[in-house]
Amino acid sequence: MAMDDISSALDHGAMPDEVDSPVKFRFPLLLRRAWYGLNQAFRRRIVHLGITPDQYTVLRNLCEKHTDGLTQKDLTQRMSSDPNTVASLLERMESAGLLTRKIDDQDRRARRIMLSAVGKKRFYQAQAIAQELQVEVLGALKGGDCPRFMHELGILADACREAADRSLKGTKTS
Amino acid sequence: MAMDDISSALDHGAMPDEVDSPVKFRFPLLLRRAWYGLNQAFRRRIVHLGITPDQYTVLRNLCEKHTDGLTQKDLTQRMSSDPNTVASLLERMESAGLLTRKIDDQDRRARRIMLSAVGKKRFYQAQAIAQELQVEVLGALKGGDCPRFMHELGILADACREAADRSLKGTKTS
DNA sequence: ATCAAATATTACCTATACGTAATAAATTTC
DNA sequence: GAAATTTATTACGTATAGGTAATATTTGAT
Repeated sequence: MAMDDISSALDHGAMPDEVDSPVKFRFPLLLRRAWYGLNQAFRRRIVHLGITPDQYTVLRNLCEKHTDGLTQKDLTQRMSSDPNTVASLLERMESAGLLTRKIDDQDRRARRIMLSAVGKKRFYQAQAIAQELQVEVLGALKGGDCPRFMHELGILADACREAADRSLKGTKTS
Repeated sequence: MAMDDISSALDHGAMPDEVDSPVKFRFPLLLRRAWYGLNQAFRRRIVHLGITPDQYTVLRNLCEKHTDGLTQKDLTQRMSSDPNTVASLLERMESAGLLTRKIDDQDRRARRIMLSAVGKKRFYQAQAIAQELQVEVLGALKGGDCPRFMHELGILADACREAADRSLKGTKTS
């Protein structure tokens, strides 16, 4: 099956190495595998808390901003997410009693999200699990490599976001 | 807002550095940002072809195996995906005329997936766009860093998958 | 050969991701 | 200061992620 991966990369003649390298080194494939793997691992480990990985992300953002809460727009940006997704996510979390939503005093279009006591408790429970998982996963990397790797991943993450933004208005790189 | 990121990381006292480092260096956040950004960029660039990023992944896997096609299980593994997801994905793609599904001769439980002419054409159209995008994104990294980075990402991706598999049977790292 | 265990897929369910359009409130413009 | 524009959110639709259970087959043990 390793043979499979290699040979499968050789069947289109004239492409630049960066994009037609063996499967093991293709950025989108590795990213997908890492993201889905990490997500699935975390989902399975916190299912008993009654929350999902995305809900944890909301809780974390709210806990880190223990000031006056956040608006949905704030959350959308912090989560690299979408207003629609965040809206329905928060709706479910409100029903579950993890948070409350009230009209913002300054801007009555916006809704200010506030963590509930239950939400805060669930967050701390899940955070311990999240940290265990991170230690486990990052342990696969040699210690010294980690900071540099994260720095580079950050650069690529920004490049991806920018590519997405560029792709909105008829750009298309042409 | 950069200030925000830094300060927000400092509000829980006694946690190991690897997991409570500034937002800019947290693995799950960066991974999420990169994955969603890349996906969104690609989705926006191929929407005119009538396919989605995941459908492209299917087409690519089928094109790389131009032998006798693949079963749904094969595809599931190659895409780091799930049988349920793959089933409905293929259902839509079959309706769209991108591929055909027929009962496998050797194993009548399995379905063998074959690319159609339209599917192959769409793949090559999308592949050109995918390669442009990759060059664009990977260009953000200094040339020499790329292979090492991909190697490390591969290690982490494997670690994530293994963590997910471990998390299935009551393990939980304890 | 026959029955039990393993396996590929489907059916059904909930949670996202994200596009488009509608709504309502804030901001800008003339 | 009312009208046009921008902006935060909701409503609705399609695609994907993935859990559980049912179905059909194949494999393995007796």
